[in-house]
Amino acid sequence: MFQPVSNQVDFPAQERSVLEFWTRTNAFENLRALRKDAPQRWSFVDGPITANNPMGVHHAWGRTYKDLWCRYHAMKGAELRWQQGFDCQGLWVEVNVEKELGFTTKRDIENFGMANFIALCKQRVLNSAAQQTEQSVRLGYWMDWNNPAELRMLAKKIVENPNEIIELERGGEKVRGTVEQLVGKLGMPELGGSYFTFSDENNYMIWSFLKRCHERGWIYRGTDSIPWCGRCGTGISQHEIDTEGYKDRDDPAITIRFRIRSQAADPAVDWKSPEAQAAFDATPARFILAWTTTPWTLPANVMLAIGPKLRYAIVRQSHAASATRDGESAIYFLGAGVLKMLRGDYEVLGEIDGAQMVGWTYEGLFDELPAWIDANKRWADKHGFDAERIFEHCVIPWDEVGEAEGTGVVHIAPGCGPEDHKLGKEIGSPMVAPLGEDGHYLSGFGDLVGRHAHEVPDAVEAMLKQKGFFYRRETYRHRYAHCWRCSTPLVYRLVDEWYISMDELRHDMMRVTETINWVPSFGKERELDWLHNMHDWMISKKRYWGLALPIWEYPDGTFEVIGSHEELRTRAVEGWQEFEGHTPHRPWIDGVKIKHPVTGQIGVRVTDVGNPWLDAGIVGFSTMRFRADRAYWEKWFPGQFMTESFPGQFRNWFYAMIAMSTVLADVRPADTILGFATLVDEKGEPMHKSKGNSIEFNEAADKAGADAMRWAYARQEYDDNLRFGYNYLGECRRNLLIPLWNVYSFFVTYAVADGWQPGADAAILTPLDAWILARLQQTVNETDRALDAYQSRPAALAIERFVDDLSTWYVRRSRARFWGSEMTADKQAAYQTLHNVLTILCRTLAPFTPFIAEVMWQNITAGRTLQDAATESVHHQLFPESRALTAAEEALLRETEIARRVVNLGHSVRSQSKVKVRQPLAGARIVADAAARAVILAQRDILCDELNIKDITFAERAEELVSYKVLPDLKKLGKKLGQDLPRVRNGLAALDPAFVAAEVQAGRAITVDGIALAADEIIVQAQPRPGLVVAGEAGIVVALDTELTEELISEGLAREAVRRINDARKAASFDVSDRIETYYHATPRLATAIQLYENYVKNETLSVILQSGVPENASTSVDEFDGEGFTIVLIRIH
RNA sequence: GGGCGAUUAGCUCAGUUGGUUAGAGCAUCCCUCUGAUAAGGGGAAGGUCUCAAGUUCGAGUCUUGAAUCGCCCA
Repeated sequence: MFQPVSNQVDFPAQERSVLEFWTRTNAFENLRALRKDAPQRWSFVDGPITANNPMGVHHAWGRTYKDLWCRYHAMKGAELRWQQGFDCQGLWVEVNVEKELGFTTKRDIENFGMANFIALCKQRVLNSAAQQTEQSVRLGYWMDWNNPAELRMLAKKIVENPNEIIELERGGEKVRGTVEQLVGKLGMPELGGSYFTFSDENNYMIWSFLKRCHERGWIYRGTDSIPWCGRCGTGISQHEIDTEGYKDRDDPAITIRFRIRSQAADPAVDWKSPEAQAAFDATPARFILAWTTTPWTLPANVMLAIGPKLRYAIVRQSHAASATRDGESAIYFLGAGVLKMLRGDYEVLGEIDGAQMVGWTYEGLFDELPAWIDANKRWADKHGFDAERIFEHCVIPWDEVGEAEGTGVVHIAPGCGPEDHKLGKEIGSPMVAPLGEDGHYLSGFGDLVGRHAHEVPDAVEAMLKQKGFFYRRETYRHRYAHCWRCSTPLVYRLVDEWYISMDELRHDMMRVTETINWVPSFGKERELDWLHNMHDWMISKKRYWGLALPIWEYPDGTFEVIGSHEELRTRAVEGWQEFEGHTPHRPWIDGVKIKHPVTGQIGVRVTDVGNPWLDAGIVGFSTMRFRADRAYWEKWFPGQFMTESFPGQFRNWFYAMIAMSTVLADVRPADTILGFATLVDEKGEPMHKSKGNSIEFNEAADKAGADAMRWAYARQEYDDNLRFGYNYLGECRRNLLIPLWNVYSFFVTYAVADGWQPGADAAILTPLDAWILARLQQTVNETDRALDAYQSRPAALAIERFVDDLSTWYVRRSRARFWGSEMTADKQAAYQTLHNVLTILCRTLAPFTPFIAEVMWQNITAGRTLQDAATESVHHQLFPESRALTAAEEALLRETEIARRVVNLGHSVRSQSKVKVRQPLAGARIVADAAARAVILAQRDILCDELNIKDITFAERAEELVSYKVLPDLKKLGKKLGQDLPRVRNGLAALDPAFVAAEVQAGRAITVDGIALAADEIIVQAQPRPGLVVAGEAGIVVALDTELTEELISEGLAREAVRRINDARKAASFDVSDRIETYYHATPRLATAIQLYENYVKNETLSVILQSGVPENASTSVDEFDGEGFTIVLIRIH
């Protein structure tokens, strides 16, 4: 027997009961056991969520997909690994721990103690993982989760006493070790649960990967000018500056005049006039104008670059742009296309090709600074020059120089920018690197020493003014790279970092990328584009918490890469004892030293930590036992599926996964990669806590429920940003959950009342039953096909359409079949059909909305509530099987569509003629072709009932209802007639449409203006005759006989009375089956109608007595409608 | 600066090889059905298809240019 169901339901509360049910019944573990060693396996490779903060609603998007396909494939009978992971190492964790401690610089960390700091990083990860675990469970995400309480216990102890020996119990076995050691084993086979990228195996597996790269000669140390965050004290790799890294910023833009020291002896100048040339010759103060938005780089200026193909203007300004020597006349060189940069009046004396200026020399801005003198010494030393020799600042050609902004002259500081650095290397110029790790000036820069790069524009300006080099200053708004973790504006620094060379790997990775099924398909092009353009992969960071790069350097500058814990143990000559028993992290690993086997030199580990994408990219190997159990790895790798949000991941996780699987196995990481866009608020704005428009996951789950959220994600188009909010969630609830629940509650309510049980004799199904079953099969087919192709939206929309059909056609049309107290064969068929539909629908919906599917399934299959100790779950079932529809099913689907169209048209006519449906009408006249007529006849009863009419007739002559419009078939005639078309069109319009229609229907050609048109070149459209109240669509026209007889009016009134009485019953909270006594006062016409239809009214209202005259003192309900007055008193019979 | 994409109703988006009267959902308003419904149904209103030029008998659709907005890469 089914458990009674209310039609009002608190979905979030119900979901919490489902979660308890799953826990209590071990539903997830039972599923694992059921599918263990199944012949099929389906391997999902999880992209780790950063365990640093609570989970957000944007995470829930991807996690819904992950769970959707895991559940789907489990329901297809496959075995799964069910392991998801946490990303644990890297700067983002450090930044948050620093914030909590109030630290602002790296020195703070070192004073605090690196070991203490690392422990806090681990603690933060473990606590975040515990919280994210709880939130994921709340979402209905089935995975092999850790117990959050255990994670919190480890988090507590890892700070209090990481060396305490503890035991963790796993399946009756005890795993013993120090807290630190056990934390390092999380996710590994002995402990199970989620993987953590800080695990020992994850770190050592990366060592193994890096060693492999080193063996191929790809690891190198490079000096480059790279984006640098002064706050974090680390380089930011190209991979990390994604769109979020760029922000608008106002910077001072300074135009500098560089005093020319020597120019070519006889440059080819196009003088405006001989006077102009004379004026030039008479003016000794000559400058080249350059422009920069980064004044802090000026003390590092070495050269100026001009565009060799550009033209440069020679102008004279007599009053001074220069703030220092007012009144002095000066000559300026600048791009001929950017004269607007000049301030004040000027006179153009001539023009010169950029190529002519190459090699000119100029006076350095700050040649007296010790930094420049030192840079020259190093330069001379490197090139074997005399130590006194000084590099002359000069003009060099560079094709990239343009005139879009600035003066057409670019100031080159090889220590302060990547392009500058490249040019400096090509020329072999000195390099001046002004900034330290913290983004402040190093010594040798006079007054600037110790000041931050972004603080010094005023000081630089003053220095330039004092020397007469300043021309002008303005404010310039541009997009500038900021640190993606702490939002500090970046600077460029010349540093040593470690790289993996992409020269050889690039093409292998592109080949592997080609073999992946990218969803949406443009993903492949994006990834290839990135691979095509990307520079060498910078893998080092000068930080603390992360992968210890396994690179040991010797005093002579050579280095080695160590590939495993074991290898390090055999090679260690110092520090091993202190390290042993610790996870491979700083500071413990830093003390281990090795000895060069040949030279005997002692090698020391570089202190850098690794790029966190190494951590996330290796998980296809580290978590799948690549080193320990190759058979297991081969079983599960490559995976079938991985998914993440697109932005950033082409160069981050997707990239790292492809790189590592290419290097280690020359294979793709997964067959299919699904990417999706970004989650924004309902207005399309990015969600930010600071903006107040963000929605917390917990809040959304509490308010809207996880099923509604999951549905919102599932029905989303992958390429489009998801506009997430409560309106949209409400829409999801209204589109799916509420209609579904209503159907379910309707079914259960009546089945309980009737004592109906599944499994009774097979009943004879009506066409309506057969129709909904065919629709269901069609929906199963569509859903299965879409999910198989990793397309959630078409699947979700198919289900929405089905639920709508089920609710608004099948159940609505079947309601009367469930009424009455007898169990008729027809009722039996209706129960059986609806039960069947709901059972299969639960299994279809289970991967999408696991909560509601479980609740319904428990009740309708076994009459259980969530409090019962069931062992079965809908999630243990198999997904409904697809099969091709039979011809009869296809026909049924088409026919019902026609019938529903007739109903819509009928309602439309009633609405237009303002006759409400409750008023019966004599009949409808319909124009339809033979096929549609047959369908309408077959469904006559339903149509009459639905439209509240007595009969349906077909118009013998269509002209009774319609007129014809004849049109040329432009698609066919356009090409044939070309310019003659307008003439033919007009000619055709002038003919009698009825005549043309008749000819065309007879298949005869029509001649218009001397041109013959075949019958199939003319389109005949039937449309309602003007003046008639009819509605038409797709060849069917419906007219209603709206003439009311006294009899019809009476029937309408009786029906209205029934409705009023039933409303009153409802208002009085009577039960559906309560018998009543009904007393009334009615105006004469209504009273007559009630007497006329007495039995009908009694039946419909369950009135045992229906009597005119209202008892004294009874509480009455008074009504007025259609000009009639109606007063009633209802008394329930107990 | 280069590449890709977009611009259609108040909002979010469809719109097939160019074809006759440009659609849907949400929101608004009116009407209506209902003893499963928090639903459902009918209707109204809402459009210079970003702009300009071109090709064509015919352009939301094709071409060129402009503007604005995304995304990717420099």
